[in-house]
This record gives sequence, C-alpha cells and structure tokens, in this order.
Amino acid sequence: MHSITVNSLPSDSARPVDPHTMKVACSNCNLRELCMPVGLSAEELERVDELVATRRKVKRGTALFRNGEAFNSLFAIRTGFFKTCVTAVDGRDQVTGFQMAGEIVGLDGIVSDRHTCDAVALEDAEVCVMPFDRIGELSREIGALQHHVHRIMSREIVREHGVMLLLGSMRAEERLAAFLLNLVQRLHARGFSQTELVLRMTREEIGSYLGLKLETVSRTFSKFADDGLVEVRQRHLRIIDAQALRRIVNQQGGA
Amino acid sequence: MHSITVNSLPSDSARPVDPHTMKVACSNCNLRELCMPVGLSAEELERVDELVATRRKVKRGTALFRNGEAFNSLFAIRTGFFKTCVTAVDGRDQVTGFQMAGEIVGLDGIVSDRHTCDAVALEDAEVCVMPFDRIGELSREIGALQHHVHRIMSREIVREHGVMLLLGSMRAEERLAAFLLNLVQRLHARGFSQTELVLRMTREEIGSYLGLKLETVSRTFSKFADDGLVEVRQRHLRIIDAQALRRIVNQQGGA
DNA sequence: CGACACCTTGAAGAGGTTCAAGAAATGTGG
DNA sequence: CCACATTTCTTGAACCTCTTCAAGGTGTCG
Repeated sequence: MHSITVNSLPSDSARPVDPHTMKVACSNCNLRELCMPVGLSAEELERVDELVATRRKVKRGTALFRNGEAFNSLFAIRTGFFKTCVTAVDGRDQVTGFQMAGEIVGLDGIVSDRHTCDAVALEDAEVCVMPFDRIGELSREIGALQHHVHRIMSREIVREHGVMLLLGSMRAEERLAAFLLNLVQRLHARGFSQTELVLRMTREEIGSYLGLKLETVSRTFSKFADDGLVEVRQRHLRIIDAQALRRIVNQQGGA
Repeated sequence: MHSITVNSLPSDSARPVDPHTMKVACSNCNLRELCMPVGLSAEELERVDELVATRRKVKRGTALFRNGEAFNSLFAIRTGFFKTCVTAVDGRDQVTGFQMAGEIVGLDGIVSDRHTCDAVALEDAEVCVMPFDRIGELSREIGALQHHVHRIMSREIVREHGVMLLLGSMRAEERLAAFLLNLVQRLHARGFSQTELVLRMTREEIGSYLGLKLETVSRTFSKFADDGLVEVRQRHLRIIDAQALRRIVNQQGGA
C-alpha cells in the first residue's frame, strides 16, 4: 500500500545547496491562514517572510528537538506529522500531543531557554525554523503578529485543558472516540477526508497520549468496529458513524 | 477558627472610593519577583506600574471569571487562593489547576477573546487587574516585559505537560504525593513552612484535579498517615517524611 | 523471504469506583 | 452560646474497568 502523506502541498524542488530557495515565502504558503496572522499590509507581509530563517527536513523517527537542548526557535510544520512527549525522571514517558501541518511546536522551550520535551517526526517532515528573537523583534513592530503569537500560546494552553479533562474524567471508549474525532476534524480542516484517515502513530503512542495501555486501545478499536462505528485495518481507519462517536464522548460515563 | 490567609502581605486600607489608592505600585510589591520581569530601569518600572488598572476583591466561593465571559484582562493574584476548572458540554467538570499569590490567571481567554474556564476563589482573595491591550502596548516598548509574558505562557504550557504526565501514567498514591510536594514547594517559595500546610480545597476538588474520586483521595491520605508519611487533620496537613513522598513519585508504579 | 515491530485477543488480577452509612467539622439562627 | 442543618470527610464492601501477562497473528522493511 502506498503511503498517504498527511499533507499534500506540492513538494517544491528547493535544493539545500541554494540559500535562496531555502528561504520560504510565508506570503505564498498554502498554510498561511494556519500559522500566520491575517490582515497584514503588503509591507508587513514581506517582513514576516523574513521570519523564517530556513527550513529543516526531519526524517521519520528522528527528533526535531529533544528535552534539554537549547531553545532558539519555534517551528512551523510544513509537511509531516509529529508527536511531542515528556519524560519523567524515572523514565516514564507521556505523549503530550500530535502535531500536523500548520501547527507550531517548541513553545515549551521559551520559559527556560531549553526544550522540556521531545518532538519526534512520525513521518518524514519539513518545518519552517523561526528564530525566537526575531519573532520578538518583529512582533514589537507588527501588532497583529504579536497578538498572533499570544493566541498560539493561549490556544495550546486551552488544548491542554481539554486533554486534562479527557485524562481526568473520561473512560477508555470516550477517550478514544474524542481522539478520533479531534484527529479527523483537524485533517478535514486541511482538506482531507472527514471519514478516512491513516494513523501515523502506533497503538502504544495513542495509548500514551490517552493514558491507556496499547492493549486497551486495540480492544477499544475492535469494539468500535464490532459496533459498526468504524472500520479498522491496521492504521487505516474509516469512520462510519461519527454521530455515535460524538454521543459516546458526550455521555458522561453512560448516564 | 479564624482563616489563615495564604499570603501575609500587609493588607492596606485602600478605599474603593479613592481611585488613587486603587492604583498598585508593582515596583513596591512584595510579589514583584514572582509576577514581574527583573532588570527593568527605573523609568521602565514606573511604566509597568501603570499596567495594573485596578485591584479587585473576590469573595470565597465566587468567580473571578467564568467560561464564556469576555476576556479583557489577565489577573495577578495578590492574596488568596484560586482553582480553575473547565466544564464539558455534558456537565463534566475538571479542575485544571490551583493558583496562589504571585501567579497569573486568565491566559486561556486570549485565543478566542472569551474565557474558556472558570476561576473561583477558594478563600477571600485580591487580584491585580491587567488589561491585556495595555500589556500588549507596553511589551512592544519594553523588551523585558515582552519576554516575561512569553515566559509566563510557556511556563503554563510546561506545567500542564506535567499534569498530563501525572494523569496519564501515575497511580493514585503517586498522584497525591506529587500534588502535595508541588503544593508545599510553592508555598515554601512564598515564605511558608516546608512541612505544614492548610489545604484550601475539598477532597473532591483535589480528586478532580488528580483524576480520582474523593473517596480515593481520602483513603490515600489515610494510607499516607498510617505509613507515617504525613499527619492529616481535616485540611490541616503536616509532612513528616518528604523523602518518602518523593520516592513514591519517582518509583514508576512500583518497579 | 526472513526478521522485527506492531497488532489482536484471551484470561486472570489489581486498582479505583460506586454505593452506603456514619462521623466530624462548619455554618446558621434562635 | 448552643442546637440543628449542611457540608465535608472517612471507612467498608461489592463491583467494574483497565491492566498485566501471555500467545499468536499480521504487516513491513531490509
């Protein structure tokens, strides 16, 4: 089976050798609405273009950054799919999120000038490198950019509130249903199918994110399939009854 | 019993009638190191003072803000103790954090211009109201303030990563031990005892935060007491063996 | 094509929840 | 200041969900 990439942007033929083509024109990027502020003047747009210093390719399975590394830049995902995870002193691991095209990673590093989690590519990926001091300088001059940065950080805080609600009060089926609906909704916003998706992560990674063991994830997928809510073939997933999944999420443990 | 305030700042006698005394001099505030950037010039400090528009008193049990309300300001806690909680569509509730003097609440509202959680005072409290546009303007001119705002938001993201780790991978005893150590550490940073504390929240609120039922919280307290790790008399708590609590947190489920 | 990682399923077990009852603290009003 | 109502906390017992351990199946990549 051929791999379906999460992002279908035209792969451009920029050679890493040429520093010119390494520059990215945010103003022309299909993902602009996702990762850049709207309502900029032509002049402002041009300056924001300079925000992206370089692009960087990240091979599947390798890290964009790791816990403990110096923080210098935020990264906007152009293509590919990432997980972020934190590690406790005792070695315990927790996936804190899955990120796709147009989303920003690296915010965790600002507070201490060091990254405090790992960002690992789950498929070959490319990111825009945005040096954080440059973001600071530019957002001092462009109000819309400043507000945009604040909104991105606030959005991440709110997202994590949602995960806390999920981890703190939902049962396994509710967690997995919420996870699937969230994933497919984000993919749909990027032009993909509302009903079909390819999971880029293992059952174990899903389990880590949802606070469940991989066996529970697998069993719950099977149950959803038995009940006719989804069709599961390994990582290929088709949502048959989204409404039923929504009911599961909003039913407060069976009440 | 008279209430022990979490914060022991001298209560000043400002009358709400007089707009002058309502102004707060951050430059003189004991909490400055907690909620304000360091290394400002005298002139900058003076301008930052103007950040705080007013103060606001919040009676125990009432909300500083609620989910859905318009977002205008961030709030720096001067005295008192808060919880923040999100509510799902089905009415499920999740405490997302407990905040004390020197900490900032309201960051959740930036992304959508509406608050997305409730902030409720668990004891009579007073906050500094900092209009968000003014923060924006001022941080455009004072680089240290800009960076400070970024750091506060990043710190919140990192804090929530920790909570996700707790909720996703720890057992009841580990969660409660981590919770107690965190609480006492933050109180100690504010000049309180390293070993004694008064819980300002109910067992149910602790449980909600930790993803446990109140009975489990109660039982786990009792077990800690039986094992000689803590002394529990209602909400009055004394930590006897902090090292043992730390071992519980770092032991990865009994391994 | 063979090795390895990943996934599924079963059975037994543990940890936490639920339900229930009573005790302790807190607040209220006489 | 004391009696009473209310909220909060504790503890027990039965139950349930998820985990653990184990084995076999499936898919993928060199």
